Amino acid sequence: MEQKYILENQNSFNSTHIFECGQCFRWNKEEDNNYTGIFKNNVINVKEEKNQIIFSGICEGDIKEECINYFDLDQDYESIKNRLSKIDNYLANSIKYGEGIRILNQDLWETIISFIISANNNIPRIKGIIERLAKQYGKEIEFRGKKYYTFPTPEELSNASIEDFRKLGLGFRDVRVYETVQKTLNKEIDLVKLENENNVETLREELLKIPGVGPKVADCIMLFSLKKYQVFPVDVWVRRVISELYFENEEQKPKTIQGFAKKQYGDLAGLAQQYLFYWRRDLA
DNA sequence: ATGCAGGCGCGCA
DNA sequence: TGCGCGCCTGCA
Repeated sequence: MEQKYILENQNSFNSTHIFECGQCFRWNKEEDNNYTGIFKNNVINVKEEKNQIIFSGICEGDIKEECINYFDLDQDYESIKNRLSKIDNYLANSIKYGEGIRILNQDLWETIISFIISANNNIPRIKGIIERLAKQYGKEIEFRGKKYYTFPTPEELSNASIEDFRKLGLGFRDVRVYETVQKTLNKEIDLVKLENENNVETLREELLKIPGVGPKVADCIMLFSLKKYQVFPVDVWVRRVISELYFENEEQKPKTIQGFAKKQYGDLAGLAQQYLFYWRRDLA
């Protein structure tokens, strides 16, 4: 049964900015610019009218609570943007460009597996792989006549072999995902412990023990699922944009970039990263 | 068509 | 510890 939640007068919310800024893989654009996506056991459509954001869909719990949590609606992005805009004009301009970005509060397990898959990969292919994984191993939910599939839990993936993953197109990431599933099932990887670890350095160390998780993927997991707004994932685009703007187009090493980001943007570096990434990648 | 795409893991100094 | 290189695959 469909539920609905309407959010009024929220200026910092733009579906395109939120869903196309590289943080998520399971939202797809419908005809008139609204988006349908799936998180946890919820299938939600997001539609923007003047002064209104309309969330509707199939929800396990209360749609309002689910959306407030997932879309980080208790966070005051206006004041965050004001703070960041004072830092420098490059950042201020990119914030204007992606003014409706919000960092989603995504499921930890899904984020770990999705970003392992993202390694040396492109977004259309990442999305395809995740859809096939969900269709094969997730639970089906029907919404407005279409079928959607939840992201499979470790238990639902427990019988999948390396070869099964390879057939779904994971490529060399098959072993990494397989081992991560197994280590999660036998508690070598403890998702609850990871969720409760608030020290970023300790957390990063723990995440780096997961097969297929290197520095970039660890940072993405911390930013996109664990609300660690100070981490600054450095991918090719971020490396490019920071080098261009602040280092006279001289390519810098990721470590230099991260040091610079910490100094320049401080405890909201991760949010700055999203605005800069979205702005720069859209130019290309 | 051949390099590239949101890296990681390995081997070698 | 710091590099360089190979890797599945699909898409431009």
